[in-house]
Amino acid sequence: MTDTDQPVPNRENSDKKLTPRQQQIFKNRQVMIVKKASKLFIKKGYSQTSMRDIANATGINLGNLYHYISGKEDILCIAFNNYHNLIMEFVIKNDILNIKEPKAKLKAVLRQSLEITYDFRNDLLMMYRETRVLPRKFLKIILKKEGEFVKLFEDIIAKGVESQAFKVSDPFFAANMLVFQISLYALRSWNLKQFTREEFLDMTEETILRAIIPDTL
Amino acid sequence: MTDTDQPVPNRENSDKKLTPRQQQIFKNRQVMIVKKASKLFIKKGYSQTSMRDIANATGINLGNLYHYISGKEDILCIAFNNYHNLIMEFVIKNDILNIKEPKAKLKAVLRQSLEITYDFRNDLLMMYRETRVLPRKFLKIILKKEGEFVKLFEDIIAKGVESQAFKVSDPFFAANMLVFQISLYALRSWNLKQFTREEFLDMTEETILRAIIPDTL
DNA sequence: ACTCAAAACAAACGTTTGTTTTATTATTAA
DNA sequence: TTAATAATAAAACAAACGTTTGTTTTGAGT
Repeated sequence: MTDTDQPVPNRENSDKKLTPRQQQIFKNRQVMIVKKASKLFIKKGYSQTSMRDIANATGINLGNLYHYISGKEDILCIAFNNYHNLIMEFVIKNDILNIKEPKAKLKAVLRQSLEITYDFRNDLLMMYRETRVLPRKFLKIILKKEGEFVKLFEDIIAKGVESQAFKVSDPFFAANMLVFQISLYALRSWNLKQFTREEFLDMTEETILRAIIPDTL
Repeated sequence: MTDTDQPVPNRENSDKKLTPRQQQIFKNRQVMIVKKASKLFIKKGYSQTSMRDIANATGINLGNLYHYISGKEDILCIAFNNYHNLIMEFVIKNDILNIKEPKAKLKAVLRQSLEITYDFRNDLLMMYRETRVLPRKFLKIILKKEGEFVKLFEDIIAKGVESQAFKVSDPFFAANMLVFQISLYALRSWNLKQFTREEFLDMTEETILRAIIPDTL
């Protein structure tokens, strides 16, 4: 569904003569930086996180940070990319997509998406909040990936409508609403802490399905 | 339902001897500042909007801004307050709340909330994005108001469940999901521009109601 | 005409920002 | 070993930030 991983646009692929070992170290450091920085972005927000904060958190010297990333925006771009690859892979990797029966298929994909989104709620919240900071070129890539995620559900729903297993007035709208509902906890956890993870997932799944599958009482 | 308008905490009520006319001018200026600043916050984000930007947009001298507001955060607080008062008043002012029949009541309140939220989508988006910047003390006030908005729907749903007009597993959860669904367009308009306002409102209303009212096919 | 406080203004304050540079030390490859 | 490379710490950089200052202009009340 997705073509080969597109490189983050900002990065200058400075692949000068590096031994494999060096490349490995370089990559590991970069991953570490992005991971720690993401945590800070989640906790304090992108603008409120300084490069000096990131240097402290990673233990890497401020000036030396710029050997691994080309700038602050770069870190955010990579973080967005990582998360989106993650969620798409998780959902797609299992053969759920080959399930024939519409209801079972929808339920399976939905449940998996719900669980992942719940566990990565902080990352998702950051993405909703900080999208504005992304460079234009990179924003397009992210929105395209998001569109593919919606399309995944749209297709499932459309097929189900054909076979009269589902009933919705517009599969594209239904898919958008569904994807949005999936992110309920990420965006409103402050008002939903009273539920356990399983309680919450069950109720959310039920509510979402009732809008698509008839006779779901 | 809400007590008398709470003053924004940051503001020092410098009600020294001012003629009514002067007070009027002062208030008008303040409203104007908040309005223009909100537009900037919506367009560029709070952190990315400088006091100099606001000075330019309002035509008020940078230093002089501080005669009307006590700081940048103050503007954001007032903006949050204004929006929340607005949406709560709009929803409550009409006597919809006195409708007896659960379905009709839910539909009426829901429709009105949907329309307002659609029209103020930009403000709502800003609130979701910039909540983090709010001072703790003020955040509590806002969350309380939000809670009241959810409670409004929770009560309606709970009553409907009693009379078996509605069927949901948990009225509190249902109300939260409903309020969240209302903000669909605000948070995902970039993927929903193909629909007209009325198309969108109709579909959203239908989808929301199907999760609450049985036999809504 | 005089008074005085509010309003307006430009300039500057002190910080913090992202980023670059420098000089020194440690690590690694040939 | 030796020469290149990477890592460190510290300082420097220009730009931008929110806020305050000192001074001037304005306008209504006496």
